[in-house]
Amino acid sequence: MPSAPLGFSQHDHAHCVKSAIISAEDICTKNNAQFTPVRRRVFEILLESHTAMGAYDVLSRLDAEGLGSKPPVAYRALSFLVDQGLVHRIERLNAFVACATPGAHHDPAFMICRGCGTVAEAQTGSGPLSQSALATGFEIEQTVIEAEGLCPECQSGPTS
Amino acid sequence: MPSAPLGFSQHDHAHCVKSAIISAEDICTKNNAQFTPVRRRVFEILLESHTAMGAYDVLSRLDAEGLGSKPPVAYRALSFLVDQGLVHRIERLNAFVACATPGAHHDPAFMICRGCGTVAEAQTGSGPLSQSALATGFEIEQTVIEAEGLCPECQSGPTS
DNA sequence: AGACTGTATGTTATAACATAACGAAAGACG
DNA sequence: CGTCTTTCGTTATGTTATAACATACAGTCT
Repeated sequence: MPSAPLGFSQHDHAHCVKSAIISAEDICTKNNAQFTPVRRRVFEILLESHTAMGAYDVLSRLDAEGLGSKPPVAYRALSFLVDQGLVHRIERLNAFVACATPGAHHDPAFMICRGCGTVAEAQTGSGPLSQSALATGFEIEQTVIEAEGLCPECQSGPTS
Repeated sequence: MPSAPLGFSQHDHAHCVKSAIISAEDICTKNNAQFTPVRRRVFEILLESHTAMGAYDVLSRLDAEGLGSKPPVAYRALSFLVDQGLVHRIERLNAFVACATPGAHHDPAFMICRGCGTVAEAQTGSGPLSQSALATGFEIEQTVIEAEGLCPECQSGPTS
C-alpha cells in the first residue's frame, strides 16, 4: 500500500491525510495556535477531497455536520489554516487546497488541470520575478504562481 | 506636461496612451475584431488610470459617460480586451490592467505594490513551472505569476 | 427592398465570493 | 472572582461575476 508522490500520480490517501493531521497538530502547538474542532475538520475536508474547494463548498460540508452554517465560520477557519501554512489559496480559482508539504516555509507554485480540477503543488526554483524585482528595487513579500492546463490523464481523455 | 509613474519609473503618459491605442487598432484589425466605442473607452480608461482597476470601477466610469451601467457591459469589454492581449487580469486583485507591451505574445508577470497599488508588468524568464510540468507531464496553457510587495517609493514612505 | 445572419449591446436577475460588526461562550491567569 | 484573550455564532451587507434573454445594427444574398 505504498506510493505517495502527490500531484498527478497515485498515493496512499489515508496515510497522507493522517500524517498531515499530525503535522498540523505539531505546527499549531509550536505556534501556540489552537487546532480547534472546526479548524481541524476544515483541514480534514480539504485533505480528503484532495482538490481545491471553494469556501462555500467547505461551508456546506460543515453545515451538513452541524459545525457551522454561516460564511464567516468557513472563512475564519480557512484564514487560520492559510496563516499556519497548512492550506494554500488558489487565486485563479478563488479556492483553497491543503498544503502538500506542511511545515516547510514555501512560496508554492501550482498546476491546475482544467479538465479534472486537480491541483498539484510544485516548488518554484528561484523566484522567476527576482530578477525583475532586483532591477527595479521592488521588494517581494509574497508570490502567486499558478499554471493552468491539462494533466496527463486529461490530455488523452475527457476534455479535448 | 509629462511624467506619471509607469511600472516604477517615469514616462510620458500622454504618449504611451496614444501609441497604445494605435497598437490596439492594428491588433484588432489584424484579428478581424471590432474596436467598438465601449471597448475603446474601457481600454482608454485603463490606460489613463495606469493602475489595476476593478470591473466595477471601470463600470462606474462608463456609467458616468453614458456608455453603459450594467455589469455585463464592463465584463464583456474587459473580456474582449483580455482576449486580444490588450489587457491583463490580475488574479490577486480581481482587477484589470492595460498591457504594457501590446502585440507581443507573452506570459506576463506582475509586481503589485501593496503600498500604492501600482502594478508593474515584467517578463518571466522561462516558465518557473516548466520543469515541474515536464516532470509530471502537465501541459501548461496559461500561467499566472504575480508578486506582491513594496515598490521602491513605498519602502521608505507611507506603508511601513 | 426584404429576408437572413452574425456580432455587439442592453437588461434583468442571480450566482458566487468575501467581510464588517457585534455579542456570547470558554479558557487562562492574576 | 474579575478580567483578558481567543474563538465562535449570527446578522447584515459588500463585492465580484455570469446566465439568460431581448434588441439593435451592419452586411449580404436574392
